[in-house]
Amino acid sequence: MTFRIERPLTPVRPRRGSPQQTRDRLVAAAALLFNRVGYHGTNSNRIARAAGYSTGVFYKHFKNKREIFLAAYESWVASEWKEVASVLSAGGSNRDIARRLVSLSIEFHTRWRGLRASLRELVFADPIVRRFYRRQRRRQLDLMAELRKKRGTRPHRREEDIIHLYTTERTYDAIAQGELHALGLSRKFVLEAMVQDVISVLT
Amino acid sequence: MTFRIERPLTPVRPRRGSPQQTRDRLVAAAALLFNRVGYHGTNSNRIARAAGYSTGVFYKHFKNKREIFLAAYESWVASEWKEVASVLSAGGSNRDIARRLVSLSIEFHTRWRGLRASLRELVFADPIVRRFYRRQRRRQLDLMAELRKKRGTRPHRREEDIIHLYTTERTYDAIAQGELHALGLSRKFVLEAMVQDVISVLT
Amino acid sequence: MTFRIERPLTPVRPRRGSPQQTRDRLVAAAALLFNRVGYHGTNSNRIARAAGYSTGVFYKHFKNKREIFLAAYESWVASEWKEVASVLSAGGSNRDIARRLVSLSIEFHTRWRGLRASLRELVFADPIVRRFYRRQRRRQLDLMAELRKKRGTRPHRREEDIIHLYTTERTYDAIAQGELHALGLSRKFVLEAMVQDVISVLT
Amino acid sequence: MTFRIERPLTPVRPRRGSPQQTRDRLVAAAALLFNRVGYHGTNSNRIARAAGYSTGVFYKHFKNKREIFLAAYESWVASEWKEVASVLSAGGSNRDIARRLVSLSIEFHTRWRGLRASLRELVFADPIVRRFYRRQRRRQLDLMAELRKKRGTRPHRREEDIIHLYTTERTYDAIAQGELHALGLSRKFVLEAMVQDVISVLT
DNA sequence: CATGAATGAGCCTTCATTCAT
DNA sequence: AATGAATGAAGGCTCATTCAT
Repeated sequence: MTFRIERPLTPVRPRRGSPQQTRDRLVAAAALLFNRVGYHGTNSNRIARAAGYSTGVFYKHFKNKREIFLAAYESWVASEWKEVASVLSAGGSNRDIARRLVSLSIEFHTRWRGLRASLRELVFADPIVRRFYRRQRRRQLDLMAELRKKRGTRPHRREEDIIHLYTTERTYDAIAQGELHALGLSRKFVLEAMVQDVISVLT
Repeated sequence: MTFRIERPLTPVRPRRGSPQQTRDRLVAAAALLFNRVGYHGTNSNRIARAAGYSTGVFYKHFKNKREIFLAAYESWVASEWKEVASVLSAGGSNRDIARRLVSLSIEFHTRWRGLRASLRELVFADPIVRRFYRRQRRRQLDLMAELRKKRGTRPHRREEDIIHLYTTERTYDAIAQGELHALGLSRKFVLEAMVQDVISVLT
Repeated sequence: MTFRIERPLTPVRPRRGSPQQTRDRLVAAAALLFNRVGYHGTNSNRIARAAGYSTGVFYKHFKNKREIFLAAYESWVASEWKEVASVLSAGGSNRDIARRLVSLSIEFHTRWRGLRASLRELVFADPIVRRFYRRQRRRQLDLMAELRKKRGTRPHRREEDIIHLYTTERTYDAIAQGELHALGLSRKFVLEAMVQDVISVLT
Repeated sequence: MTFRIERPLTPVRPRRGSPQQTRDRLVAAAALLFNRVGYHGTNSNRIARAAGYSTGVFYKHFKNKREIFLAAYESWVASEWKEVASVLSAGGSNRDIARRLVSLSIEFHTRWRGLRASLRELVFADPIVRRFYRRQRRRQLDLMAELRKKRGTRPHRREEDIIHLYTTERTYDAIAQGELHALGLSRKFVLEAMVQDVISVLT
């Protein structure tokens, strides 16, 4: 029998859980797949299968593929911000904090490289993703201002912040994708530059 | 006005042309379409149709969609570099040159926003696009060093250059996509920052 | 009556069945179509449609057209061998058995004429079909030797057997395709020759 | 430039000849290609290209692909019959003649294996090929009777002759396709059997 | 007579999505 | 709540054939 089957990525897969559990598992599987092969590299059947469920379950929880992408996207943003906040509240010299933030970011950008790689195209092509994305951005800028306020840092212009975000994000992406390595560039040097950039935001 | 029919973008067109002409028309049509709806938003049939040809012609000139993407990509890079060189050779104060370069770049990033939006995902998902992309990058860095040499500027580290590229490109993309506007940020401020960034590379 | 529309060959059919059932229906429809118009005369969409399904179902069960061809081929070989064995075990004089085998074979070659007509080209052009085909042949020769052993007949050379197979098969094909008739030849005479040929193998 | 080109099989290709010459070259190229990859393995563009001509020439000389197939088929049959006649007229013992005929046939069946592999399916699927094929058959049977008459051999039934043809042809095909070898069977033994078969026709 | 660019029907295959069980 | 068989639109690609030059 030639029945092409998608085997679950997680060897054992518990069935019949709460809707929330199911949804979470689906999102986790989607994130994994998106990060491995990009948004256009998988499909809803595979995601459900990878989560340990059957095809149909997918559409019980998500209207379509975009929606699960947004859910995965959101879960990533949320977890990243949480960790950033925790680093900031942990204290230490600005330089120490900056260092920790940089390595944290690189970790995240590496873990989410596939999803991030697809993000820009989706933001471009899909108005709903675009709206979602911009909301995140706005909240991110708000958060930065707020955190700085908490820390007693002088206020910055939002324009400065967004340029900082663009610079660092794009660079982290490049590192996550192995671009620096492929170009024979010093990761250390670039990281130090990022640390400086972060410090400039913190102060 | 939402009646998206695939009709030739170029109204008139001779039924027979040289292969080069046909190829050029196809690439032009592909670029237009990619920039309007992204890489995954079109297909080879539509590209051929938009160029004023029938389905089959596409595959006489390109092995697949990726190939025409790379061709469009290359034509964009080539034209951008040419114009950059022309601005640089035109002379003027560093500030003037920087200003001109920034506005030139924004123009290009706007014209090629769709293709650029798709680029990153393709670089991630497709090894051949990745290789192509990295070759462009390497050449770009080489070019920057070379141009600086010609201008008698002190040499920079390639790492500095790549960070500069990441920063500016990401920012130009954001502007091209209307992100700044959507976030209520001052385009003027950001542009001035970019000008400064360019100046720092020129000197 | 020359209104060749692709409508299910099996008039009624439940919308949902077991995979095995679906697969069987697909193979049956494929066999029918191959036998009517040859391998190159149909396609996977038509096969699915003829089986009472939609396009997509085909590729859930078969990797491609070749695979369903092999499945149909196999089902034919299996059923033919089974019937041959049943005739042999039924007993009777050698002549009676030979007669029954000949008419059985002609029946099969007639039922499977289209598939057989395509077989040779596929064996030539497609290495996978070739391998499959040769495996069948080897098993067929083994089976013949084995059956003869069971019947207590003196052993023959495999070369004799294969020549016998070539002779009879080609002749049955000719009869199945109406060649004898078209050439104005006596079917009776040829059949008698085949009976003699079979007897010579049985003894 | 990605212009997929079929290079001529014959390195040098003389253009502009008499229509007959052109036609002959096309048929020769078609025969070569059919014998290499089967009827469905090439197309008219490739045939023209392989003959050293451009696409369009094909349809100046043949109504369609089938027609060139028939032309190639005919040229094969004609050349084979001619050589058979020459062997027969050369004289020698029946055994010698039979031996020469067998080796001649194997040579032909090997040279024309691809075309022969496609023949049966085309005969099945295409009424025009079928008619053509049957005409050849009829002429072949006539020829056999005639040759025998010339040699003063007793007349045979046409049914005997056709069975002989089926037997030997199928066996030669098998040898040409490497089937005997793949099944580990003795070529020598089989050839001797074929020689006997031919002798029985000659006497 | 020859060229080769162009055509477009049609096959192969995938996948987002539905729905009977 | 879960299953998974089934759907069918649509994209990728080929090739027999035409026709302007």
